[in-house]
Amino acid sequence: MEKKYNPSEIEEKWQRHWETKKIFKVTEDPAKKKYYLLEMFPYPSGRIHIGHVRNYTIGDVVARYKRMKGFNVLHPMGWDAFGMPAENAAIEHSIHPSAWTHENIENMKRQLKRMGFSYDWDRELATCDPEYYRWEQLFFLRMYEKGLAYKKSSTVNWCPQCRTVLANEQVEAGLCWRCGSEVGEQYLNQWFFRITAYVEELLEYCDKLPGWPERVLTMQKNWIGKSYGCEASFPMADGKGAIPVFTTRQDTIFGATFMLVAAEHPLVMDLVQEKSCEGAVRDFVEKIKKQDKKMRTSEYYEKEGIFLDAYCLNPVTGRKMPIYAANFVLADYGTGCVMAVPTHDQRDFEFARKYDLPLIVVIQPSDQALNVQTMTEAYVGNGVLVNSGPFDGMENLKALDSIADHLEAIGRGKKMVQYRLRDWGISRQRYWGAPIPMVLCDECGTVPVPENDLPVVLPKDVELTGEGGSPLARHKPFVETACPRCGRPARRETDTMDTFVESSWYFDRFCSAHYGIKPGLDRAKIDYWMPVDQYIGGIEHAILHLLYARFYTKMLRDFGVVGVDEPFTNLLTQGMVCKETMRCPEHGYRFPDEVREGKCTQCDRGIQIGKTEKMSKSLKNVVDPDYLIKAYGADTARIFCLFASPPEKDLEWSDQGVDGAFRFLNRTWRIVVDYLDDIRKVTPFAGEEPLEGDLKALRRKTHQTIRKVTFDIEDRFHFNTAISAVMELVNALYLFPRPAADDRRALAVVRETVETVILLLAPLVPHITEELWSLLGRETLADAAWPLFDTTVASEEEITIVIQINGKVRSRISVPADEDGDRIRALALAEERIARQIAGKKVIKEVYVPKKLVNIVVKE
RNA sequence: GCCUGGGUGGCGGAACUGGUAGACGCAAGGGACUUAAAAUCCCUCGGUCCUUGAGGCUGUGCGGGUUCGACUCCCGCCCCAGGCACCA
Repeated sequence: MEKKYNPSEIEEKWQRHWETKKIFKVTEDPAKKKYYLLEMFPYPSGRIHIGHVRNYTIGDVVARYKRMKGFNVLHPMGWDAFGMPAENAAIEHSIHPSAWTHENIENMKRQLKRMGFSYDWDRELATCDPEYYRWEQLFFLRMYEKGLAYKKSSTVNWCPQCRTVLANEQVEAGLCWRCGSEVGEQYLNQWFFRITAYVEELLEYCDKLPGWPERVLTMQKNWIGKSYGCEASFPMADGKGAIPVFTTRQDTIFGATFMLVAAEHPLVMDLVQEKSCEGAVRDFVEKIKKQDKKMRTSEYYEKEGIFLDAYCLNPVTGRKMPIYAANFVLADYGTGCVMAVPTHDQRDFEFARKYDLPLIVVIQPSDQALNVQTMTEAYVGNGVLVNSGPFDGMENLKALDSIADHLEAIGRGKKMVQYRLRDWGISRQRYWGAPIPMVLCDECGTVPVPENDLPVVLPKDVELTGEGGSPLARHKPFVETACPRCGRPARRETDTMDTFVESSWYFDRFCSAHYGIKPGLDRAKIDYWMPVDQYIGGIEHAILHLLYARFYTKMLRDFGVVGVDEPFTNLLTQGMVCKETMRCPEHGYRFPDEVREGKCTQCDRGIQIGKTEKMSKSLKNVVDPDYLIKAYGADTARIFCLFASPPEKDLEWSDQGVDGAFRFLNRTWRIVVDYLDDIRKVTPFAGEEPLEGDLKALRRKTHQTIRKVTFDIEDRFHFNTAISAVMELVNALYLFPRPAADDRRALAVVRETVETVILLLAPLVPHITEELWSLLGRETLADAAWPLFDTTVASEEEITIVIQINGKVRSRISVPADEDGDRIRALALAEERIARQIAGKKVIKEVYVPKKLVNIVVKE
């Protein structure tokens, strides 16, 4: 009776089995070693895409593998449920963000279950649930008490037409994505988290996370951007006050000939107040504010500035320095003012040439003589100080300390450390987010909501139009409240929190997902599960999400809520799944099924194929995995994603190759079913007696495959090479001469190979392997033990030695694995083709690499 | 622009710390089986040259360098991707 591989039938059967038996439900078990495996939870956009399938398949393989290795595995899943797309859907399709989000969650949950992922669904959470965000509000209150949450003025993108705040994503080339008007900046009083209070610890631990990819730590270190320098104070020429600057190049201070201030710095308008240039300066500042911040500081962008009709004095030379406002100076780094040294900084050089400002050389390199008349660019290298008073003749790098000391001695500066990292702005003027638990009272100012009044629940009945600023601010019953301190009428804070706040602690909440007692996290359970042993997610989160989660963890530790310094011991950053974008001139970005034969299905216009970018809903370049599952099954979708490329690499999507994955599963299925009658009653071979010939070779291949697959999964997460190793083993089984039905020893070896194939594939393709396992008469595979290999059985008896002449392969010889090195050299020189080619030439050198090759270097 | 990665056949990729480049798979071509098709099985498959061989040369984005030997290390370019603080 031939049984055909029927994916949907067996997949649904085993999914039901896992669900009803609650196979993947976990509880704390002090007797077992825990393993917390977490994949970054998804935003419920409506449908899972290939990026999710890839991410969650990788995680599921590791979870199931660790389970087979005997760990108590926590593998939860939830929803990053607040965010802008729900609000956009509400505006475009008049559906409430809550309804939209919950529908999406239901659909995506169904899709994830159909993939057969081994989640403990009892721990599911959605961040838009008040039972979740109430604890976030509690943490906010604690942060406020400790000064870690504070308010300050900062800018937002503002569309004057829609009268609303825009996200960076909603600004396209400086214009509003909805109405096309020019986007400006507006100052608002907003909430910030003082991440800078933890900057040193965040930086220091970058060297204490050996389980993180080096490149992520490098990116984080650069983002934090610690630099050593000094603050110098430049007194105003009129004696009224001084301008502080931060510099790492105090060695060039004797060459500072003018002062630059960021255009948006308040000092700019202060200095020109009631001067004749006031109007011109205001126009300039307005113009600069509209320029793109990224572009303004770029090397090739035109440097622009305006004289403020004011002077300060160089603190070491006393020279009068004109003060300019400039477009390329950043207001939020350092003090927002920089001393300009045109001879040794390229930007300052270009600025000085443009506005005809003086140059003084203060560093002289050894290989050329700098001349201010003939210089065509700044000299940014090192050299010896000149025109620098008492420091003349010193090497500039050695003078850094001395000059900083000198500034300190004359009371004009001090050494200091500067960071690029800024505090985390968490205020959003949006509806679909966690409310900030604060009340604004005319009498008492900003007053926290009392802990017992939490949660501050997001009201349901709001109107979303996309215009007129925050919808919450227009919702009277929400806004109007009583001041918790004085009882008089007051207004609620209507800003909601950045969704990165929810994702900064969800991994803690998973440890005690339904805990309803303050502070919402059960310390005993946190202590059992945390930290996350393996965190898996996209490389696009390398900086922001991961840095915020690290900060939040340290803060919760200091609140006594959690007991770990860092949330994630090991991190795997998977590459993006990318695909080309398609755009219709009329309808904008199009989904793949909205394009037929290069034309838009709605308007029949020609489609422009755009750049290949990471799959995302806003670019609509997504692939729906449902069709894959329907046509081939979840196991094929899983193994295809795993086989296509190693996880950390970007994957450019193509439909090719799925057939091959499906064919391999069929091939595996067929050989097992084909052998079934002969091996059902046979015990797997376990080395009871010595083997020879084909049997010995097959068994060797089996144990070599266990070794390779274990190494590939455990140490490298390289599932693609693990799969090809199993493919080779299956190929070997096909080529193996079929033993007679009564040859019990040969069938025992076959059974060992068959079981090995099933066990090695179990974490990757759990459904087909469960089915085959049960056909063999075995109990459930999810709890089976990972196979072990025998080093002796796996070792080769013969090895191939490559023979090179002058580094080029000329021949090969086969020798016993334990052959002596000298004998291999002799054999190499004597080998027929080698002997012919080196005849009459002089052998200069012989290189022997044990068990690999012999290289013979010859000369004519 | 800045920070971080990446670039290997027609395609996805392999090659562990400098030691056989192209494992495994896809696509393609040829053959077997079949009334036929599908499925399956077998063979070929980087380029190029000739004397068609157990052949020579060449080949890992481009240009240099180090080495007995470089996809791998160093220097300089080009291209692609991710992030750049309100997409998540």
